[in-house]
Amino acid sequence: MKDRMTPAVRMTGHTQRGQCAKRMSILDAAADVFCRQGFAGASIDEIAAVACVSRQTIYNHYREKETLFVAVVEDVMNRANAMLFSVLSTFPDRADNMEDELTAFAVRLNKNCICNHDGKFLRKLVQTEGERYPHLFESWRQQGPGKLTTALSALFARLAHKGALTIEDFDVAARQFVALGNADLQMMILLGGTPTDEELEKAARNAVHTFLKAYGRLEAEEADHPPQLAAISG
Amino acid sequence: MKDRMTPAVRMTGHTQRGQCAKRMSILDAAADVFCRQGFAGASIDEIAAVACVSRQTIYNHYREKETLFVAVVEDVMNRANAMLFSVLSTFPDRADNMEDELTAFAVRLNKNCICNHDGKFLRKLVQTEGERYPHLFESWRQQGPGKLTTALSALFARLAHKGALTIEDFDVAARQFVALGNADLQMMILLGGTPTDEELEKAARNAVHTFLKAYGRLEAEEADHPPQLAAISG
DNA sequence: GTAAAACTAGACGCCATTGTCTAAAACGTC
DNA sequence: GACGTTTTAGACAATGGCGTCTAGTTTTAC
Repeated sequence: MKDRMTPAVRMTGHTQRGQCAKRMSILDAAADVFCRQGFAGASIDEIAAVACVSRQTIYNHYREKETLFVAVVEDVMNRANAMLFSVLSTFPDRADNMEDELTAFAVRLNKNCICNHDGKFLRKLVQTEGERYPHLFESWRQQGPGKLTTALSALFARLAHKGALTIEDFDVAARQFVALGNADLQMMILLGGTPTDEELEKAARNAVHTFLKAYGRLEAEEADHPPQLAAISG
Repeated sequence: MKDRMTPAVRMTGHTQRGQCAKRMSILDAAADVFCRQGFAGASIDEIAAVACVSRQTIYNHYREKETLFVAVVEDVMNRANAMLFSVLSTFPDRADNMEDELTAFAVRLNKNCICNHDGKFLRKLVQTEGERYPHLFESWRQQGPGKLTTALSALFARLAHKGALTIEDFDVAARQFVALGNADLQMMILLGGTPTDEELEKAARNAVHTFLKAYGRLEAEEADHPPQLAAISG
């Protein structure tokens, strides 16, 4: 009696018809309203209005407000995890032109996983309703930020083994990479704003520049010098 | 339901008497409930119960729910700003033992300004109600994180002029210092947890270690070399 | 001690919201 | 065209919170 149907899968660009479209419309509208008003402040009527759907339709699909909320969170979580996985697969694996490639990766990560719609939604909801639904966001914590750190850590280890980086603790470096990438955007992230492409680019460049000063093998112009930074870390 | 029936006591530990005590008790209780439930989810009755005060007393002091909310936010903001100012005044100004002193400062900053009660409250409320009360949190944005970055930037500039650091952009370095300091605590901060002293110490040490690898003058063992990092920045 | 001020407890009207119910309408399929 | 399903609009009771009011009690001030 729970849900005999598989959760709705969104096919972008192709407008689906029928009840499936209704379900997605409701989910999107509910995500919008829940994000703006929080769980307590969101009203079913407003969600129905935004979704261009009768209130009763919402109650037909999702038994009550809480069921709808859980469905919305899981839907957004799935999208966000898929996007994170996709972005992680573009991590540079070559040692040449490290600075530019890492910068481009940081831009992708910030733009598509952290500053995008779903990222803002999840961060906001985790803070506001995280205590009330611990089980709900636990999987996000593990599959979202947890996976990000673990995966980045492994990727940095690979780069270090290739000799492109000099890293003592890969987990710490992974967290610091993410933190540095957000350093210039923290305020905007907190206020829910969306950075421009220029701001994303600049933030990533600042972050990678500092990251490589701390962890990078000096390349190109310092090729004649022995790597000084290795002396510190070693 | 909730077992928070003891009247709230201010930081001093000295229970004041009279209406002033009531006002503070109400402010503390309201901060607690607003933080947990958000503005919409918080009920005056619960605040009254937590404050051990009649509901009517709240309406006597603060005309309506919104007035109370604004008073609470301003109260917490004032405390947080005073604390931030106090911590900033302990920034190290000597170049010797830079790593330990910066680490201790980072611990103080994280412990007393970012991970403490007021810091969590403000971050949460800014995210949830920031859009609804832009004017209210604008001053926080300027006097809180804004002041932090500006002040840290100036302090780093002073250290750089003394030759203790090699920094190109002081504002960027200030933001990165804060970001690195939070790198290991991000998850806990997001979930509203409170780090232990050991975690604070370790996070600060990791942060400063990396910060000095990127910006620090190489000391002691590299004293004979001219500063190599300046070659990159220049 | 007394008077004013503050506090309490409870009841009250008002309004918004939730979730149910019903009858009508739209939709798709055969 | 007939039929079953889905959607719609509106009415409906029930709940709960906000803000007011009142009557009675406590605290403070003089």
